[in-house]
Amino acid sequence: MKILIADDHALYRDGLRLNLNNLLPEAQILDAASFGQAIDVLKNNKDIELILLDLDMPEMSWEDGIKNIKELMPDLRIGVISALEDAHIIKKALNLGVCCYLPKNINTKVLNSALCLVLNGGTYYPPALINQAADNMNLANGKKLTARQFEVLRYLAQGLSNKQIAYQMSVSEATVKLHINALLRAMGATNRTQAVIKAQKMGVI
Amino acid sequence: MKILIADDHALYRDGLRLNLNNLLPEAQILDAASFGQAIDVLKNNKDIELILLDLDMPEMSWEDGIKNIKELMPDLRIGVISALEDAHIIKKALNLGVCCYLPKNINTKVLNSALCLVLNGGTYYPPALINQAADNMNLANGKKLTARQFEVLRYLAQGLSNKQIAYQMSVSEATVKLHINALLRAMGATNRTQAVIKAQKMGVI
DNA sequence: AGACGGTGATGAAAATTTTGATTGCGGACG
DNA sequence: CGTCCGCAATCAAAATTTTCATCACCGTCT
Repeated sequence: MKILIADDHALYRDGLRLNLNNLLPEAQILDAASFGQAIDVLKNNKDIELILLDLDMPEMSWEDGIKNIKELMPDLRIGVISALEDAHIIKKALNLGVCCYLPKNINTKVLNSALCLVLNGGTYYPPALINQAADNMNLANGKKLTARQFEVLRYLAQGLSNKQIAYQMSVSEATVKLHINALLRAMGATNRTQAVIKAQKMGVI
Repeated sequence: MKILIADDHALYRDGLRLNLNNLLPEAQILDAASFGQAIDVLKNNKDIELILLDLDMPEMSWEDGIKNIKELMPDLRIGVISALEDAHIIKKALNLGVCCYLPKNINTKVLNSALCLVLNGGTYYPPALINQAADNMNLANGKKLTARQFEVLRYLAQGLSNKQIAYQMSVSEATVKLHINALLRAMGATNRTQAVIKAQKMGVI
């Protein structure tokens, strides 16, 4: 497995590389110090499966960076590891399709669990972010979605099936169904498509 | 049944009223000459079931007019009868939730068929508009949606079930299923929610 | 003018898969 | 103790897929 680390701080890259070598001894770790460099590396290594990306790097905005990477390799999984923790930025990154957002000050244990999840095709977002987004939904009768329900809603908004959502969240399909049932009722929707449309109209996804 | 005609041309209102009286002898027809007047009439007649609305009227923009009416009576069915035939305007009106768009120069026979449809809870849009919108979708491999498939897609985008779409389009559920199967395949989607999301990303709904 | 083929729309049926609703249970946490 | 999350099971409904059929329309060919 090939992984690319993109961060402009050499020492941080070294630390993350060491960490990854422990988690995946057989993985090949490449690195880049800027968006431009990352794109060059990707051009020359089409078999890279995951990029771990800082947002605060030179040569272009992080949004353009992500868009250019997506354009170059639409199926590449992009994980963000960033000191930027502004909720607006995180939300924007999620909407651009990154599969995880890891704050740089995350503790190593949580980091490793999140990395394992992501390395196995899953996703990770900081719980505080999910909680806040769920809280931002104005539902009738004072109803609220829990963080997990909101996560499921975000997957529904990508058109995933219950099976696919279960896989992404590493839970059983039965659990996903319970979350879906609950969020449909809270949102006053009768099916998943309606729930997604309502959430879009509320501006939460 | 109560119907409100909103048009600033008195003679047009008279003509439409006569026409409606023929179609529905027992209906009660009210009228208004502006958006403001229409809103006043609606406030005083909560049992109005359908409003037939010109877009080019005084006192506010047609968009604000529709939004204000929707706010006042969310379940009221709004039909547009307008000389404005710009595709952009028609699309905007549809997206604001009007249930039909009738050009003023429509021939009386087609008008009456369309009115019958709408009076029975259905919807009507000029075929040329639907064809154009369908053609605007950039699908892979030169694929295109037919006008009917696109109509079904628009209903999917409102979160309707197959049964509900069949009812709206006055066709059988079997027919709807066929259209859905065809549009899913043309769009490369595996389920209706994905199809809606893809269409949204293409900017066609 | 008529035949023919292709396309789109309609309708039906059947099978399979997915979804949604409901109920019950156990553990963790505040 | 209540809520949330996880899991399972059952059932009904809906969705998806596939196949078959008919009809109308249009363009092409004879």
